[in-house]
Amino acid sequence: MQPNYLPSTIEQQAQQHWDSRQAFKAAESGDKPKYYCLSMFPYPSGKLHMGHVRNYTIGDVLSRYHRMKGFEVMQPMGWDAFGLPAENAAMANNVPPAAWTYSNIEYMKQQLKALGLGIDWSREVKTCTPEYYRWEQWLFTRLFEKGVIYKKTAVVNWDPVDNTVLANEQVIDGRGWRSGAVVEKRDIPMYFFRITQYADELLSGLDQLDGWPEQVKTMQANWIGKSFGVRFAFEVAAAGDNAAISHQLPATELLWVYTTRADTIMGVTFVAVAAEHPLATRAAQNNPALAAFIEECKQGGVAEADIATMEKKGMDTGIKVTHPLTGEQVPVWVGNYVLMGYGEGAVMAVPAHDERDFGFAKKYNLPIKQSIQVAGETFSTDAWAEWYGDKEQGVCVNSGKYDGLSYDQAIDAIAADLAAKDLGEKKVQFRLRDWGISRQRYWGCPIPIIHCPSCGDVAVPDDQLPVVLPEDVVPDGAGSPLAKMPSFYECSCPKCGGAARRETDTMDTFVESSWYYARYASPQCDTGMVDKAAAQRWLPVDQYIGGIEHAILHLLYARFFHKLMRDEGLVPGDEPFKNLLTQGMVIAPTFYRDEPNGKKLWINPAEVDVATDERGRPTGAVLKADGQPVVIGGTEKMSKSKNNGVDPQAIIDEFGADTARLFMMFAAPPDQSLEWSDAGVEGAFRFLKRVWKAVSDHVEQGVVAAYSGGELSAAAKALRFQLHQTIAKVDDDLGRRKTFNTAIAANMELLNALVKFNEVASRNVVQEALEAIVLMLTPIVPHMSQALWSELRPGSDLLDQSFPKADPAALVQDEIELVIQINGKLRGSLRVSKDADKATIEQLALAHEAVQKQLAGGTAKKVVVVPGRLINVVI
RNA sequence: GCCCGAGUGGUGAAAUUGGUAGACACAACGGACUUAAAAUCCGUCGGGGGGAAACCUCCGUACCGGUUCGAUUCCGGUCUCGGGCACCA
Repeated sequence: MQPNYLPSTIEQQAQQHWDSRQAFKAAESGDKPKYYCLSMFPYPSGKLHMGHVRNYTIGDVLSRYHRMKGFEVMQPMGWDAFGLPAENAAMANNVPPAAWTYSNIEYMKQQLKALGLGIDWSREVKTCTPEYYRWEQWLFTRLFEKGVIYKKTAVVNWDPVDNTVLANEQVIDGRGWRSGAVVEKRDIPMYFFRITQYADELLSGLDQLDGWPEQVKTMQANWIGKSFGVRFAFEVAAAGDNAAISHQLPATELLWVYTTRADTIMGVTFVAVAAEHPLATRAAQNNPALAAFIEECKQGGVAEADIATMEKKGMDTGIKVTHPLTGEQVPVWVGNYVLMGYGEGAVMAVPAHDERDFGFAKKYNLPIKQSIQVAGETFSTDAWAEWYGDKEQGVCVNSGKYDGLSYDQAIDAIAADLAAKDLGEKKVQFRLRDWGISRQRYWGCPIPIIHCPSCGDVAVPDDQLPVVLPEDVVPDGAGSPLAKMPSFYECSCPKCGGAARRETDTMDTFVESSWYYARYASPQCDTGMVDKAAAQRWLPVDQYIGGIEHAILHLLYARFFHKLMRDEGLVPGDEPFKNLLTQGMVIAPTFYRDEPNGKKLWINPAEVDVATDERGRPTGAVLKADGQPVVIGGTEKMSKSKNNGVDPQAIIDEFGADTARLFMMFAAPPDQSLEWSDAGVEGAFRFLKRVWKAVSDHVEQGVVAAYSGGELSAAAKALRFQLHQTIAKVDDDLGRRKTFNTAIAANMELLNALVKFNEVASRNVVQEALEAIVLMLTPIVPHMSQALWSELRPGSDLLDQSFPKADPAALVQDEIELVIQINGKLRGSLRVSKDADKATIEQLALAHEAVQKQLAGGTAKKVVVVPGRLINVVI
C-alpha cells in the first residue's frame, strides 16, 4: 500500500470509478425508499465560492449517508441562470448575457465535479433554456386565464437620467448607481401573482413543517402577518372646513383606514394619507406648497428599509374629516411614511398610543389625546413611555361609553358601533402583498402575453409556446432591449389575428427558482411541466439545504408555487420541502490600507502575514509583498467588495477536495457562520494523513477478518466500547442532528485511542475499528474512504457498503461513574454497579470523603440523585 | 425603523431533555528526533489565590436581574454583532 496520502491521485481514481459505475444515477423504480436531497442551485456568477462549497458538501454528506442507510438517493444540480449580473457583465465586456452565462456554467460544473459530489448529472437543468422556461410560460397562461395572475400598476425606482427602472440594489443613498441621479418613485403597469389568495394556507401550512427550523417558520409567519383589526371610514364633508375644495368633492366621500388598535380610536387626533392618495392629489391642486411636498415625497427609492428609517415628514392638506364615533373634525395630513400600496394608503393617527404618531405629533404640534391607561402609570405628553402602546394591560379611558373596556372588549364594542353606522367592520388583513413579477429587463423569461388593440391582453396559446428570448443581444443599460426589437415584439393577435404587440417585460427570476425542484423529477419531459408519475415518485424534497438569507422570499414563493401546481393536478402533497437546513455564511478576516483619496484598499488575506504575541493574540499584520503594515478589519462574509474571499479551487489544488470538505464540515455546525482559517485547513489535512497512516501501518502487517466474537482483554474491550459508542453517536449526528462537526470530532477521538492501542493479539479489533472509521468518514471524505476501503477489504467496493451499526453487546458496562456535587458544585465522583438503587447510591455518596469533609459532622439538608448521572448533596 | 438569530479560553468550537463548562481541533509555548529545516511524535495550555508537589480553593459561558438542589441551557430587561425587509440571488 502507498504509505503517503496523495489526494490528487486517489481523488481522480475515485471519481473515475464512480463515473464508470454511474453510481449516482437515481433509479425511477425499485424497492428502496427514496431520498430526494436538494441543495439550492447556484447562480452561475463565474466560479464557485466557499458558500457553494459548503452548501453542496452538506448536501453530499447527507446524500451519501442516506445511500449507506439503504435509500435510493436523488441529488440533482442545475443553474439559476437568468438574472441581473449577466446583464451587468454583458455591458462591461460587450458579451451577450447568454454566452457569458453558458461559459460560466461550463466552468463551474467542472469545479463541482472536482469536489466529488454524488450528483445525478443526467437531471441537470438550466433555467435560461426554452426547454425549461416554456413550462413556466405555460403555467403563466393557465394562471392568467384563471385570474390568479392579474395586472395593476405598482411603484418602482425610476432613474430619470438613464430612463430605466432600477433594482433596489442599484439605488445607493437614493441615487442611481450608474447615473448618480436622484431616483424617483414611478407607477408602471405590472403582472401580479395573487399570492394573498393563498395567505391563509401559506400560514397554516407552516404547522405541518416539523422538519423546518422554528426561526424560519416564525419569519414566514411574521412576513405573512395575519392581523385581526377594523376597517373603518372617516366622512369627508363637502362643506364647512372643506369649502375651499368642495367643488372637487362628492356630497359624501369616505376616507377608509385599517387599524389593529381600534381600542384607541377615541384618541385619534389626525389622519395621515400617502402622498399618492387621491385626497392628497386633489388638495394639492390649489396648494402649491402641498404639491411641492408631494413631489418631494416621490424622491428616493422604494425599499422599505429606506422608507422606515428616513425622517418622518408631513404636511397638512387643509382637509378635515369627521370622526365616525365622536363626530369631531380631524385634520388630514400627508405623511411620507404612509405607503399607497399598503392597506388603504391612509392610517388613523393616535399619538398617545403609537410611538411613530407620537413623534410626528410632537414634531408638528398636533394634539395628543390619551385614551388608554395602565393601572399605576402616569401619562404625560412630554415623552413616550413603553406602556402607552400596551394592549394587554391597557383599558380605555376618556373614551365615553367604552371607558374601562379591555382591548378585546373595546374592539368588539367599537366594531359593532361602526357597523351600525355602516362605517366599518372587523377585518382580517395580511401584511403579505401580491407578488409583482414584471421586470423591465432583457435576461429573463419572456412574459407570454400579447397586447391587442381590440382584444386587450391575450395569453399566448400553448401551440405558440415557448416565446423564445433571443440570445445574441447585448443590453446598454437604458431600458429594455426587447422593447427596441420589432422582430421580437411585432406579432399578431392569437384571437382576432390583427396586428398586436408582444409584452417585452420578463419575469422575476424568483419564478424560475420556485419550481425547479419539481422539474428535477422529470427534467427532460417535453409533454408537460412535470411528469406526474415522476413527481409522485420523488416529491416532496426530503431535505432542502440553502442559505438563511432565503428564509422568506424564495422559500415562500416556492411553497406558493407548489400549491399552484398542486391545484393544476401536477404535484402531490401540499408542501414542497419536508426538511429544511439553513446553512450559515462563510466569513473571513479583512485587511485594508487607507488610501490618500479617503477610500479603503482591501487586501486579500492570502497576501498578508499576521504577527502574534507569545499567547497567540494578533498584534499586527503586514503585506507580504512590501513588509509594510496593513490594518486588521473585522471578520465578515466573504465578498468581492471586501476582497476577503478564498478561492476554493486553490484549496482543492493544494490539499484535495476531501480536505476542503472535511474542514468545512468540522469548523462549525452547518447552521452557524463558518470562519475560514488556513491553519484549520492544514489541521484537517493532518487528520486525513493520520487516518491514512493508521490504515497503512495496519495493512502492511496484513489485513485480518474483523472481530466477530470471543474473549477480549480489558483494553480491547474498552476500545470496542468506545468504537461502538462512537458509531451510535456518529449515526445520530449525521442522521438526526446534522452536526457534522461533532461526528468528525468523535472519529478523531476514536483514532487517537486506536493509535495508542497496541495489542498484537487484538488485530481483529483494530481491523473492525479501522473499517468503521472509514465507513463513518465516507459521507465526508468519500475519495480517501474509497481508496482505504479497497485496501482494508480487497475486492470489495465501498459504494456497496452500509453504514456501520453499533453492537449493543459492546456497550454493556458493569460499572458506571457518577458525579458528586455539593450545592451544585463538582466535588468528586463515584463508581457504582450499573443497577445500584437510589438508596445505595445516596449512602455511598454521603460516605464519600469529600462529602464528609464538607459536612464536618453535620447532616445533609437534601440529597438529589439523578440516575446514571449525578448526586447533588445540599448542605 | 420592523421581523428573525447569535454572543462560551488567544482562536474555531463542545456540553443532545435543566445535571461534571471548555470535548475535538487551531494557534502558542516547552521537549524528542535531525548537521539543520520541514514533517512527525510527546507534554503544557480560562483567570486569580495557596502549595515543593499531588492537589486545594475562589471567580468565570456579552451585561443586569429572576426561577431552581443545580442555569451556557428556562424567564424578564440591556448592549453588541449578523440575516431579511418584497426589483441582488
